[in-house]
This record gives sequence, structure tokens and C-alpha cells, in this order.
Amino acid sequence: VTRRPSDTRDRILAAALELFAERGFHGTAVPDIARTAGVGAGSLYRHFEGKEALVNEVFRQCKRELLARVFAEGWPEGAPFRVRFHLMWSRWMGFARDNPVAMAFLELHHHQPYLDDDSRALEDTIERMVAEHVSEAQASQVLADVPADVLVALVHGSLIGLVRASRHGRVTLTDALVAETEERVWAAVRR
Amino acid sequence: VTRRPSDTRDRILAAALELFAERGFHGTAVPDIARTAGVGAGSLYRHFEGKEALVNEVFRQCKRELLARVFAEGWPEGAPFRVRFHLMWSRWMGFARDNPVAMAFLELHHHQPYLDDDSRALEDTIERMVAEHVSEAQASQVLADVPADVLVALVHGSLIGLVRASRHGRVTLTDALVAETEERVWAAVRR
Amino acid sequence: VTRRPSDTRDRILAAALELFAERGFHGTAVPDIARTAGVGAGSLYRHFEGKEALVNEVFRQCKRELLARVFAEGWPEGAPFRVRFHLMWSRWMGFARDNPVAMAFLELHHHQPYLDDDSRALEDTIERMVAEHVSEAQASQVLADVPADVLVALVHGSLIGLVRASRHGRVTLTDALVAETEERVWAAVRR
Amino acid sequence: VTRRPSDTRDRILAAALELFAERGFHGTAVPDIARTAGVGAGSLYRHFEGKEALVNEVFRQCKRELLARVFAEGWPEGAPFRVRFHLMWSRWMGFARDNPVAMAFLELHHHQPYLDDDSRALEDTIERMVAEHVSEAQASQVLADVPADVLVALVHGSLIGLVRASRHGRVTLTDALVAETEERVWAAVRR
DNA sequence: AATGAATGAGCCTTCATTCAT
DNA sequence: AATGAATGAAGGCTCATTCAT
Repeated sequence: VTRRPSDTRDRILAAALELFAERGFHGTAVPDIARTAGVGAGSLYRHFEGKEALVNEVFRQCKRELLARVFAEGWPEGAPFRVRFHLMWSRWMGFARDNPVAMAFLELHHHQPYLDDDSRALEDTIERMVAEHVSEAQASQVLADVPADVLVALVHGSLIGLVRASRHGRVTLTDALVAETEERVWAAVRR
Repeated sequence: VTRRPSDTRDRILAAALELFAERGFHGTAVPDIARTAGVGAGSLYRHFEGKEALVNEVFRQCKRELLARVFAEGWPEGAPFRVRFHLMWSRWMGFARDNPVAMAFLELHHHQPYLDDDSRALEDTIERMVAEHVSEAQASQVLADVPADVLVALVHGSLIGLVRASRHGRVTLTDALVAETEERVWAAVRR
Repeated sequence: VTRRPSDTRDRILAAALELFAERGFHGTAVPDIARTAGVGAGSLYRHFEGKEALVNEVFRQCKRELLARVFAEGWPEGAPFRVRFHLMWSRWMGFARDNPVAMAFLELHHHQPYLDDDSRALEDTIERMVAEHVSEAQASQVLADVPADVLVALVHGSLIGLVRASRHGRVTLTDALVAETEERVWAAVRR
Repeated sequence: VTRRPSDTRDRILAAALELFAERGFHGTAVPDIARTAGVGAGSLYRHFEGKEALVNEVFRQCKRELLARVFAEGWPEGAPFRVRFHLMWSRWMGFARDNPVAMAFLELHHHQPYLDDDSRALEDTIERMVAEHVSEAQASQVLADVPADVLVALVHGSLIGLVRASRHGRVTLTDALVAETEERVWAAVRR
């Protein structure tokens, strides 16, 4: 059956996201992706150069979506850092709640050797954006006087910890919890 | 060549730890492990039932070492929670600094489907130990009044975040940093 | 290269029959089967679940062909036993002459532990059919009054003995010889 | 532990006979033989050149024992053929009854490619002895006037058929049955 | 003479990729 | 554009054999 152009491509991307998130890159077989996508094994190679190109595409799509969600829509560039921190935390958590599979995928494929230059560039972009905000806030003496990367590690680590706990069903990411944890993490990083 | 008894086994375990930590379970080939260990491919199967049994053995060994380091030697069972928190944080961080490869391995193989019952039981043991301390501290109104699992996620996540940052060379785990971060994380979880 | 549908499967079956008959199950390597079939080693696994499933398929195919040859075409169910004995002997011998490889295969794989339930069921079917004829003939006092299984063993053993001798080139299965041996074996089992 | 010289060798031969008879040559692992013999894997290579030399030794031992049983003790060289036929049949059957494992081994390893020249020579010796008796009997017009090999095939096949049936529990080789079947097979081959 | 850990060739099988249809 | 049979390199594992003790 012939489908709407790019439908095939999207089905493959969705299936790949799901399986890679669940079993990792090396643990996922290309024929399995094709089957899950409901697509012939050969079709995959018309849309992607190979398995590596496919993970990278999925990776970039997830990262871009996350980036768009956190920073793009009405991001208050000049607002006080505390306000931006609030938006960042709540939107990031919102993304995690709405896209648990994408979040699991990103966690599992962070800094892996099969990620190509484009994917790494995208990772760097995000990290640089965060780092800039933090440095600027430290200059304004809003944040604790420790290396910026330490603060980033604390915040990002806490977020990942919560997301993982939610994936294992030990925590539920309600609005109240997101707000509460924001306060706690803020307490860890403020001056 | 014959070696001193159990040397072979240890060499295999060391090589497996290294490669699994670097490339993951499915990304590591058994012949590569053997070659890294400087051992014939078949020797692996005299000491372990297979690749899966091998990861599990490595996993358990790492977990046990971590457990021993954090809780075993002179653990002050009755001391105030803040004291125990200090020990836990500094020892755990010390383990991470001394065994970065083991730490990376544990991070990568957390809750994977090829872990067997024994490995899972060991994971549970550690989680339960931590959870007990936290619950007890909450009962004494030392810790914030949020679900215990949330506090655990914040602390564990922060620790992992720092370790990962140190692995990427963005942070150096000096004694001062360990002490400083302990204070910050404590600020996030205390009442 | 792509072939006409199911050609690959048939080529594999033919090669497997040949090699299994010559070297036995454990003595035959899957890559050898593939090479003999003029097919990639992986193709075997698209058509059969594995080496064991393959022997079983070959086994069943041989048994079914033998069964069809001996009993199916115009088998005179009500005729006197001597007539049926004649048909059975001559057709079975005919099968052996026309399919010496299949016959060797069946001889070698009789009652082996890697045969599955379906294959065993087929073996039983044939044995039961033979046993029924014999019992009925004994009831009519045509056959000697010894356990039916003894008569079956004498006839089947004689047949196998002749087939094996013909395989070793010590005997040639001419029509005259088939007729002659039928008389001799009949002399052994008649009342 | 050190054993009586040649005890080790005998234990290995016994274990090899048992396993080879059960699983065939290629289906039997050398370490299994050693374990069954209660002997170190290396010891096997002090007594036999390798796996092939071992099967051949077992083969020859079985054949020699059979030969001794049938022809050696008080064989009446000049007696009428019917008498010799009686002795041959009953002694051969006796051997099968007393050494079912050896019999199964011989059946399974008949004419296999890993048998060496010595083993083949031994097979030929027996066949030649039988053939000589038969030819001589045919010259005296005691036996049917068909190629000697046909008669041999009928007798040997019947014997194998009965032995196999007894192994599968469908027949019991009592003295009465041996006598009865001797008469029937004789009926098949006599003039 | 006996042992059994060590070895590596070779086995069965999987899977990323190709290509005729 | 889509398919899926075919491929063969590579993976996990076994086992006949060796050799230091």
C-alpha cells in the first residue's frame, strides 16, 4: 500500500524512538523497528542512511522538541533569573511528563559514541544556553558561588532523578510536586 | 599459559567492567572482553555461564563494593541523621572518585532487563536501606515533608549529576567540592 | 540474487537431505548445508527455525513420501493379505530404489532425540498402520502365530538389510530380486 | 588418586561405549566421556590419540568380542551348515541380549567415515567369514540359489530388526523367541 | 600417570544492509 | 516509493586438544 509521503518516515521515527528508549541502541534490531512501524525493512533505508543515522535523527528530534518547549515559546529573556528558573524547571518537567518515552530515550543515549557531530552540536547548544543563564545569574550574585557546572549538575541531576523515579512509579509528577521540587532545588543553588 | 588460580577470573571481571561501562551490555562483544583480559575466548565460559551471568557478576561486585564503602565500616547507626547524611554523601562521592569506571557501569546498567533476581535483590537492599533512613529522619521532622522517594530522587540525582559532570571533565571532585555540594543538597532536603 | 519463490527453501531441503543422510545430524554443519544449497547461511533461518526444525522437516517429508508411495495410490484395503504384502514389499523396495538417499536418511535418523512430536507422531502412524494389517492377518491365520512385532521386525529388518546391501553395492535391486526376496521373506512370516 | 594401571583406560572405554551408543560419535563430547569415566579430560589423551582413535578402539573391542562369542569357542568347522547356522544365530542373539549397549554401538557406527583401516579390516574379516560359510552351503545346495549377499542381508537384517525391536521394548529376546525366529529366518534362506 | 584450566577453531545463529520486483 | 527475501559478517558459545603442575 502506498501511503501519504513522509507517513512512512514518521512511523519509522516513532517506532525507533519507542524501541531505542526501551532497549537501547545495540539492543534494538532494525527489522524490529520496521515491524513495529508496520513497514518493510527496506523502506527504512530509503528514508535513513542506516541505523546510526536513524538514532541520530530521533535524538535530534527529541532534543529539538525539548528545546522548543523550554526556551522557545515566550521565553522572557530579560526577566529575573528566578523567573527564568521557574519557567525552565516547570517546562522541562512538563516535557518529561508529556513525553516520558522521549525523556527515557534522551537519558539513555546521552553522550554515546554513535552520536554524530550534528547531534553533539545540538547537545552543546543546549548546555551552552543553560550555562549562559547560570553565569549571568552568578554575576548578579543570585546563585551560590560555586563553579557554574556544579550548579548545572545539581539541577539537571535532580530533574533526571525525579523523572527516573516517576518512570519507576515511585513518584507522580503532579503540578504540586513540580512546584515543590522547584523550591527545593532552588534552595540548593541560590546564594 | 596457566596462571595463578583465579587470576583468569579476575582479569575477565576487570575487562568486562571496563568494556561494559564504556559500551554497554549489547555494545560489548564477548571476544573483545576476552582480548582485553588477555585470555582465550573460551576461558570466559569456564568461569561464567555466559555473557549475561558475567554482567550480573560485575554488577553485584560493584554494588557490593559500594555498599561496603558507604554503610559497612563504622557506620554510626544511632547517630543524628545529619551525621549519617554527611557520611553517606562523602563516602558515596569518595567511591565515585576512586572507582569512576564502576560508577559509570552502575549508572549504565541500572534496572536493565538482563539483570537477574540476585542482582535486583541487591539493588532493592540498598534502596530499602536508604529509604529506611529517610523515613526515620522524616519521622523526627528533620527532613522536608514530601514523599520520601522524592527526597531520595533529589539526593541520588544530584550525586549522579555531579559524578557524570566529573566524568566529562566539567567538575573535579575535590574534598572541598564534596563538602560544598553536601551542604547544598542538604539545603534541598532539610525541613 | 532473488530466485523464484520457494526455490530457496527447496534447495535447502535437498541439500540438508543429502548431507544429513551422509554425515548424520551432528556431523553436518549448517554452513555446509547452505553452501551445498548454493544459498547464504542466513537464508536458512528465514525458512526454518533452526537446524533441528530443518532435520524434522526433512524427516517428515521423507516419511510422507514413503507413506504416500506405499499406502496411498490405489491401496486395496479389502484384498487378501498376501496381495497387500506383495504391494507393500514391492512399493517399499521401489521407494528405496528410487530414493536411496531418503532411505539412508530415514535409517540414520530413526528415533533420534532431536526429532520433535510431529515427527514422532508420523513415525507412530506408519507403525500403527503396519501393525494393524499384521494383526488382522494373524486373526485370519495367514501369518505365523508369534507376536506381531516379531513379524514386523523380521520383514522390516530384511528390507533394511537389503537396502543397506544395495547401498554398499553388494546387491542390485532389480525387479527380479525384489520379487525373489518377497517370496523368501513371505516364507519367513507365513503360517 | 592413582589407580591400578589400565583401570583408567578401561573406565574410559566403558564410558565411551555407553555415550557413543547413546548419542553417536559427533553427538558425544570428549569432556562428557571423561566425566562419565570419572577421569580427568587430559588422561584420555594419554591412553588414546584422540576422539577418533577412541571410537575406533571401542568399535574394534565390540567387534572382537562379538567375533569371539560367535565363532571362537568350540566352533564346529566341519559340521553341517544347518548346525552352524543354528550356532551362529543363537550365539549372535545371545551376544545382543547380553551386550545391548555394544550392539547398539555397532549398529550406529557401522561403516562410518571416521572408522580407520584397522576397524574396516575387522568388519571385512567378519563379513568374509560369513560369506564363506554361505557360499560353501550354496555349493552343497542347502541354501536358496540367490546371490550370497542377498541371503546375508536377509539374515543380518532380520537379526538387527529383532535386536532393535528388543531395544525399543517391543520384543523380548527369550530363548524360545530366539529358537522360533531362527526357524523362520531359516525358512527364508533354505533351498 | 593424572589432572583440569586454558585455548582457539569452528559451530549455530542474528542482524544490518542490499536489491530485484 | 515500498517490499521482503537474500546475504554474509560478526556474535555468543562449545569442545577437542594441550600443557604446566
